[in-house]
Amino acid sequence: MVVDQAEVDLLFHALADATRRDIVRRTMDGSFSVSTLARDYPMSFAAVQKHVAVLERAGLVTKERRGREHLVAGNPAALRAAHDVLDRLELVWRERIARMDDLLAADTHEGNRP
Amino acid sequence: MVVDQAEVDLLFHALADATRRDIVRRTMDGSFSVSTLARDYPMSFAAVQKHVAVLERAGLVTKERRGREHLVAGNPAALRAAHDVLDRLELVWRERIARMDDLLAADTHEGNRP
DNA sequence: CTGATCTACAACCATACGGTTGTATATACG
DNA sequence: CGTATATACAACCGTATGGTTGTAGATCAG
Repeated sequence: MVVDQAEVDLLFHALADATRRDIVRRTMDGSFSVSTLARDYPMSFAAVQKHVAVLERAGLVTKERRGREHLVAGNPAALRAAHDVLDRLELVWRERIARMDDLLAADTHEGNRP
Repeated sequence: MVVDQAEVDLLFHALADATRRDIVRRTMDGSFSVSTLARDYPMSFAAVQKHVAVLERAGLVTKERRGREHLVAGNPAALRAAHDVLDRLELVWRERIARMDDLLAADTHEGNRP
């Protein structure tokens, strides 16, 4: 499951803004119209609209039209994808620690054998 | 353990670039001088220097001077912090699913009691 | 139909970003 | 010493970002 670097760029870029993270948090708990979301932020409707567009481009939310309003819903899979990228970065570190542990264990072993 | 939103912004912004993510990955496995890192990317030394500065500002790497070269080392704690932010976003979703499960279970329960 | 609401989109603006080149400083080597 | 290496930093440039306002198209209520 190799992820395209450009998509990861979009993912993390989308998460690098407090307003957008808040929108993600809220939409993970259900669907909200863009104007409902916009009401809670100290900026224009158009600005929130742009934030939603950034989140949509990153795959973090999806929009579904219902009547005249567009419901924004969070996409847990995208969050999981970001998670996985971080896991792979951490993995390198974990493996390094494991190797160090192995070396220490080997040393101890040799130390026990005179 | 409340994290400052501005710091989280820096964290995710730093991770929103493939070159920077690669530097993080490499430095999680040990220390590298800036020029050693720079050799592997198709850009100037100064550009890589800037990337390292962004990572440092986000706390993802630390620099330690050794002689004339500055060794860049990854900081697993920052990676963990990013992880935790994602966990909290996911948590909302998990709780929602749990609530839905509870409702379903309650329905089933009532259905079993005539 | 009229009016109010929700959304989309364009134009604009200030600032930040990612890259470049050039210059300066500290350290190692011979 | 002089020279090469490693880094830092400033200035510059094109483009993207995050915000604004304004205009226009759908849709619902009366």
